[in-house]
Amino acid sequence: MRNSKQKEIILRALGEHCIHPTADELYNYIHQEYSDIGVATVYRNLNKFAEKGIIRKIIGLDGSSHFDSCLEPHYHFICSCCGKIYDVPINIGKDLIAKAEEFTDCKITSMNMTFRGLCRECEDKHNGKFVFDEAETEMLLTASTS
Amino acid sequence: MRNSKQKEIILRALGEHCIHPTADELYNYIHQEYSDIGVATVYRNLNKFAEKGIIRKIIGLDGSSHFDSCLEPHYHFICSCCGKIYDVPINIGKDLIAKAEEFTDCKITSMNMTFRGLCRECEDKHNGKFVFDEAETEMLLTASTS
DNA sequence: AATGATAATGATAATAATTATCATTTATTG
DNA sequence: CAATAAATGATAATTATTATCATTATCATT
Repeated sequence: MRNSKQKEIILRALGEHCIHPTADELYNYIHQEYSDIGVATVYRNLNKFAEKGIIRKIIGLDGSSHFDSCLEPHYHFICSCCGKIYDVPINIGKDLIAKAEEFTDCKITSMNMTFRGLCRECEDKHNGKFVFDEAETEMLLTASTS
Repeated sequence: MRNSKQKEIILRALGEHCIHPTADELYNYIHQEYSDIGVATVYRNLNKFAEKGIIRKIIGLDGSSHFDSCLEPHYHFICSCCGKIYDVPINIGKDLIAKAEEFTDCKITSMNMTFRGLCRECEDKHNGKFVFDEAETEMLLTASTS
């Protein structure tokens, strides 16, 4: 991978955000200051960085791709109301992966966990009156036992 | 929600599959027998069913939407080689969610876990020589401690 | 069983995010 | 500094999904 001004700009711009922007959002942000950067360059490099493990890619619940410059082990929380993605800096036990390998007879190399609910801000704003009218597509907590 | 012949066909067709098809895949399958069903109807109803909690929607690592007629608590394993989605019928402890709520100060209502790696079939076929050239976008196991 | 209200359907247009193409520019290496 | 090949940017292409809307089917009520 060759160096370029654009790559530096993209990486720096991503580092300035903690909201886990999409490629498009980051492009628009960068484009304000560097109007001559191309959309393809931003998409291309973000994906390349993710492949190389320099950054992380998060697939949102609606299928959109978000990017995260933080490589530290952590998971994500997505607010069902405002859609913002927050970090959840916890680790899970290896025994869970062992159990999953046992059940599936598959070799597991990576895993991903996403929580969903209402963020503090939205809960305050809506005073608990927010109705989950979106698809409840994930495992409901009520169904999970330990 | 009103009843219809199409809804029955779609639900039945989904039940016949354990590969977690996309809306498009299911449409093509159904279309073979019922050539007069529309694409929009399949997309519409699958999403509606997921909203109602009659089926589940899984967002693949590439952002594609897959559907699952099984409502039992379980997670998924996606093969990095062939892309097939397998069920992982395990449960996690509530303490993990409690911990996540504590860290984020958010109210968690649901969670989702996806494992990734090589399925038995692909491992045998490629004899362990498969190279992960795809984006390693999730948390690498090596980074996770218990 | 006929009626009427309205939800569901299907054909197709529209959308939106992302990727491919390719001529031009830029970085790296000897 | 020149040669080589990768990177860029403009734009076309792609692809999955959704919106539109005229038509049809469903279902509660008569």
